[in-house]
Amino acid sequence: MRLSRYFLPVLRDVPKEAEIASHRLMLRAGMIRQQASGLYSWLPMGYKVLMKVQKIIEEEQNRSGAVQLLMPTIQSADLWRESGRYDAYGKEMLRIEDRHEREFLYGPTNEEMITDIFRTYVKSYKDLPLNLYHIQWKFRDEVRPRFGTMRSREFLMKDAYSFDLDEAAAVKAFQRMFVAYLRTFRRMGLVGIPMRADTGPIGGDLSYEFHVLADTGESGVFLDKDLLDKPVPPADTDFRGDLDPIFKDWTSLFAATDEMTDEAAFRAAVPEDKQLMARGIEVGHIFYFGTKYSAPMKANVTGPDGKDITVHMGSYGIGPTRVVPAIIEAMHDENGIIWPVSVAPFEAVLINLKAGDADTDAACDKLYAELTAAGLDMLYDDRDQPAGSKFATADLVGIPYQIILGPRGLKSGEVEIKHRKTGERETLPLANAVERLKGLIEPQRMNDI
RNA sequence: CGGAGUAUAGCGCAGCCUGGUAGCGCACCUGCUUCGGGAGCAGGGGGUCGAGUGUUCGAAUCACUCUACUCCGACCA
Repeated sequence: MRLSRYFLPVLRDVPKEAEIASHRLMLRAGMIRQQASGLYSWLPMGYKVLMKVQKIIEEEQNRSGAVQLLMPTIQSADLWRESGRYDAYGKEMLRIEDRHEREFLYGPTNEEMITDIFRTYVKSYKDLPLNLYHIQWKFRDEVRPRFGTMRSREFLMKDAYSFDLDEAAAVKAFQRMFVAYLRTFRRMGLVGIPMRADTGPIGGDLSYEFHVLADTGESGVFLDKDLLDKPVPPADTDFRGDLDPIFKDWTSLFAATDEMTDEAAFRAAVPEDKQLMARGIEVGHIFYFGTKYSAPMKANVTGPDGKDITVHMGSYGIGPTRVVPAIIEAMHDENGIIWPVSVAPFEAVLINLKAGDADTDAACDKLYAELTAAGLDMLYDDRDQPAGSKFATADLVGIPYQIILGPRGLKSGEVEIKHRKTGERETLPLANAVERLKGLIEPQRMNDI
């Protein structure tokens, strides 16, 4: 993508409403624009990151055996009356009336709707286990939206719903999502730490939140440091096999939010040199809640003995529109964002130091074509701007690698590659640039870790 | 929902107290010179001063009402 033809409205000044780093940087890097309290447009650069995050989530959901579909944002109130939540949900739910004065709502979650779909089509125990998920916009009329898209009213959520014959099978479904989540966050360059959690208003028995450590996190968390370095289950993990050892391995180490434990309990349970008290951003939440919705909504299947069985359900959420700022909170410096390659809006930016100079333009155009042909997701800064301005923009928006070419390098046949994360620079022959950059980037895509 | 605050050009701000031609920096446009860390000079464009009502010869400025947004506290992917 040629930057001169792209839409990247970076800001030099910091908008005053932004309090935390990720919000400031998302505004400055031209990723989002606030349209009203808790409502955001995703500008091209931001949207591109969001789509990469979404793609990783989809790949890992699919890998674990979940099946993607798409449900509408607007739901009928009648469905929510069946579960009793229409009245229970309160003001957080945005209620809407259509022209015929029928009652609707903008979905804050989809348990009722997915249960309705399930009960309509699935009639036999032979069709289980089943896990259906979608990625769709949700609306929760938060009392106080804040921190940009970290806590917005309209937000994107991946929500998966599992259906099983009994609790033992449902726990297996829960563990599949548990493993999928470990891999999902890792692939985004994050350490997503599972923590025992309160089941809250959704109710149920078994619940883990996944947290990313960041100073600006909204939750206080207590954990065993060993969790930070734990390798996640590999891509060839057998999701149809027994995941209990993995689950036990991860959950045997202490990790809980301050809602579930206190410092004294933590101190007593964890050796002193392993204790870590920090703050965390909740980026995912998984629940097992049994027959809470299936019973009132009559989601039954026929068992082997011909009798009805009420299915056991779980729900599993990740908020991509929260994950994006969480990644920024975890990875930035005073110059801007530092994207991991796997979710970076572009993998590298080619900086033409003297746009308008015929020789430099020709060399850069050629290099850009070669880099693109090599399968790299490239941004090409071909604007007629001072070098310093281009470097500052590249640093701010956080592209992992800058490949820098100007008249000086052209004369000596050399280009420079700057690593955004470390600040390290290397000079190499122009002819080697494509292979070198490919070699740096490809292993970091983490498609099959 | 309680408490505090803000609203003037795309962004950041001054002007308001003490009413009298709406300003600064960045960004934008034109020209020339620059060109390896947010360039320089010269010229230029852009505003219902959040909205309404009132006071006044005259309101960004004073008064009242409303709205939007932000921050601090209890809930949530």
